[in-house]
Amino acid sequence: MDHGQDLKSTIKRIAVEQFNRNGYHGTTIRTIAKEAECSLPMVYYYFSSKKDLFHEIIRKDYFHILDREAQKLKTTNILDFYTDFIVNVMNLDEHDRMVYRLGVKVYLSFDGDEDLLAVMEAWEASIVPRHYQLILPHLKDASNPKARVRTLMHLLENLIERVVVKNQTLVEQEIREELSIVLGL
Amino acid sequence: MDHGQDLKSTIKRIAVEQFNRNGYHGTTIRTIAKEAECSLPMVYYYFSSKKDLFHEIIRKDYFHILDREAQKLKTTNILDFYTDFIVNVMNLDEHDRMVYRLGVKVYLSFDGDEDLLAVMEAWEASIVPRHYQLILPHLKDASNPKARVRTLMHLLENLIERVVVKNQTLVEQEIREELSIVLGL
DNA sequence: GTATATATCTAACGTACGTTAGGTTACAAA
DNA sequence: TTTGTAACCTAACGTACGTTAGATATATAC
Repeated sequence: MDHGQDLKSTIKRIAVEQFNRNGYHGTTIRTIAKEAECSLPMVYYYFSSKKDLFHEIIRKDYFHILDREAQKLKTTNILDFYTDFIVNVMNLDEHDRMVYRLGVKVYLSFDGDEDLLAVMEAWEASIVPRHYQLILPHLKDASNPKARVRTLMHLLENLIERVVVKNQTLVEQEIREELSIVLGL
Repeated sequence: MDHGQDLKSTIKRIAVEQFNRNGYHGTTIRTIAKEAECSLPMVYYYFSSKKDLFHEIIRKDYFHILDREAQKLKTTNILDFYTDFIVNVMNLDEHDRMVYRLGVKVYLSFDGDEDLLAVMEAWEASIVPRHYQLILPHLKDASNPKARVRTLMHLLENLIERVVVKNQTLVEQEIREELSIVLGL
């Protein structure tokens, strides 16, 4: 009971860093243990396998971030809503951005397995109709509203990727301009 | 001299498939050799190392596809120009799409090393001003033309990713709609 | 017919991997 | 004071990795 859960979260924190830097196959239990300053079997004391460690990061931490960020937002103005979303993601601390990046990597099937991908695609399938419901009412007088929603989702995906994957810093005003163009506001 | 360069390109073809499916670290010389139906050292006969094999795929084949696709396009109409670009990428054969996907993976720093990434960023830095030169003259009467170019590049990046990374089939008319919204045409 | 070069192989090197067996502390409960 | 258990360790297992040494076959050149 020296450290207890302390060490578990240290291990996970280091694992996130290494999975990010070197990918799943490029990361080894040994280097995780070394950087976490514990012995190798301690990783197995807290996680049943390497795969389990990776899965816990995605299934728990990644989706926790998604849920948390979704609940932060107020639906007053549609343009503010999506601008805030991107800005909030940009303001995540470094660790959460790394978890997010790992999630995107799995989403693009660049890492992880079919199980994790299936979870993500189910999540996406549940969220897409919500975007339509949310946006369409605001687009009554714009042309081709469905294509605008589609374009918006594509743009958002790219902006998220720039922020969490390529670590770019975007300017709020520029984000707002781009969303505004797509929404036709 | 049984097969000669034949085997070299077979090895590279198989390598592209496996690097795509399992990533750089998840791919082994042994499984490449097995699937190429040759012995393990034959891979080293044609490529000096695993890293060299990966580098040749990106530096030669990926950039060859980029150049080829760029030269295919006619600059008559700006909307056709970018629509054709996406449609052409969608119509690449499976192997070329896999090479493209590998390139995107490197571009997102999900695989490869700093050397390869530097080459890509140099390429991107050279291409971005060309987009501005190409598009801006067509946007004289649209509002906020610079933001439109930026948005267009973000949208294009996402569409490319959907096609080559997520293997989605997009409908030409829908692509055109999205580009048209962003360009304000 | 011998020499040369290309294309292929079997076998092994040293290293590192994921994982586990089995032991040692330290502290709390009985 | 013994017992139990949570938190940690060293050491090793079997496997697989990237890479290389060294031999063989085949075909062309002289």
